[in-house]
Amino acid sequence: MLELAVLGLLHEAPMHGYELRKQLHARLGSLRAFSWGSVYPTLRRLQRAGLIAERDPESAAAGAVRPTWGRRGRRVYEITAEGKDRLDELLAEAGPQACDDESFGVHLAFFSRTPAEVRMRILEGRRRRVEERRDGLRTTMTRAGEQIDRYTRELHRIGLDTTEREVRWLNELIDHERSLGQAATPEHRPEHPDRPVGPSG
Amino acid sequence: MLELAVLGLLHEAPMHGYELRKQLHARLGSLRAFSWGSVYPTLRRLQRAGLIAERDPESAAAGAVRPTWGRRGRRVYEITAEGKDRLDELLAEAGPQACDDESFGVHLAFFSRTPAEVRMRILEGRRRRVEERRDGLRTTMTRAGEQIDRYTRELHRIGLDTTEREVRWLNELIDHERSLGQAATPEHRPEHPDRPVGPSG
DNA sequence: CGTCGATGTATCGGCGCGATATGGTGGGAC
DNA sequence: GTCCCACCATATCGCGCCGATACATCGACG
Repeated sequence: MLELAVLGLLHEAPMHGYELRKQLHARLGSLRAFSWGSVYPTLRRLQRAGLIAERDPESAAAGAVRPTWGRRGRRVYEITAEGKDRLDELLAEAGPQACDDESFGVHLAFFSRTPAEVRMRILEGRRRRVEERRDGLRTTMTRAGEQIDRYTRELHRIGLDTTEREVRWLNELIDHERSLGQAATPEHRPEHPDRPVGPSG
Repeated sequence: MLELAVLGLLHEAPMHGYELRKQLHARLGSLRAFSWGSVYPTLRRLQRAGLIAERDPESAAAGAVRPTWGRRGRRVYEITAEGKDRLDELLAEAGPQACDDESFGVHLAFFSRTPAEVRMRILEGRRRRVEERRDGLRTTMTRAGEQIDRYTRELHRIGLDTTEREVRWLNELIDHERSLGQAATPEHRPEHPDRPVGPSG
């Protein structure tokens, strides 16, 4: 997950670890807060894998905005050609595993770089996931009914409300995506204006 | 975290792992879905720590609802005296670490067994946490404004909406708790009908 | 009679968290 | 003038938990 986030961010501009985490927080709106214990090992891992490279500090100091800036180590990383390939791969393969809470936010944050059909797949997968959670919540609330304690019921209530809202929000996003797709390829437009999800759910 | 959940559930009734996870899902409304890879090692850990004990399968078979039920292993666990002490300890100590998304749901699910003042602490800590996230979201949205791409903005929008709702919900819960506390000690009631949060936010 | 799905227990690799250590830098207190 | 604190910046370690996976048993269905 962090692999995607780091690669996606470094694809836009070279950065050092600290700055990278700040950018990450700005992007993800603290929906997903990666810690130092995650980002630095990931940086090492990606560097070892050849997906990112450490920019030479001397050349960086020569061409940097601030000429004399010793600071300390300040390792600046940039994405490599293999890294870009890997990023494209990660963005394109994004299957049903991109639907859980953690992954979805990260994927959405890099949606502008994601192929349109993959966007649809992620969005619909996410909707399916949230709908399942919502239905489970509804079943529990009606079936268990009054015998559960107040706090659990409140927990379910807010959860149900949140999931219902997210489904509506996802529907809006999907409709928007679909209209974009229709505009681009008007010859093969689907018949269903509503969601064409299978009857298995 | 699972330690609290398992102990709390086994305090109500002895169970085997499979049933335990099902109960857990029913309680947490799939807000927090623990996997097999979590619950079984936790069971082992708690058993080794002496907080839970494996009920003798023969006596269980003798007194069980279904007499001849070989199945396979079907290890039924029950909480021990030390386990109950540990549960009380976990419920009582619950400090600021009980405010992140994962922990909060679990704690709330066992609120009826939690001391009133700890309930307040958890609720207010959680509110503070969510308010911080909300404020961060607001700042990002107004400051970064129009230069971020559409999807990230949507992500922030839904995040802001959700956090605002959760704060309102928490305020309701806190007011309810406070009214309970007032009923118990009516002499020291606060002046503010709204939330008496400091001006730091 | 085969096999498919649900029940049930268990392990493994690995990601990411939280705590923690270390030290350079600039600004405010006194 | 110097002392301390907050911020910048990098790094490590243990461990909780996840996802995949394997395996065993039982009932049902064809």
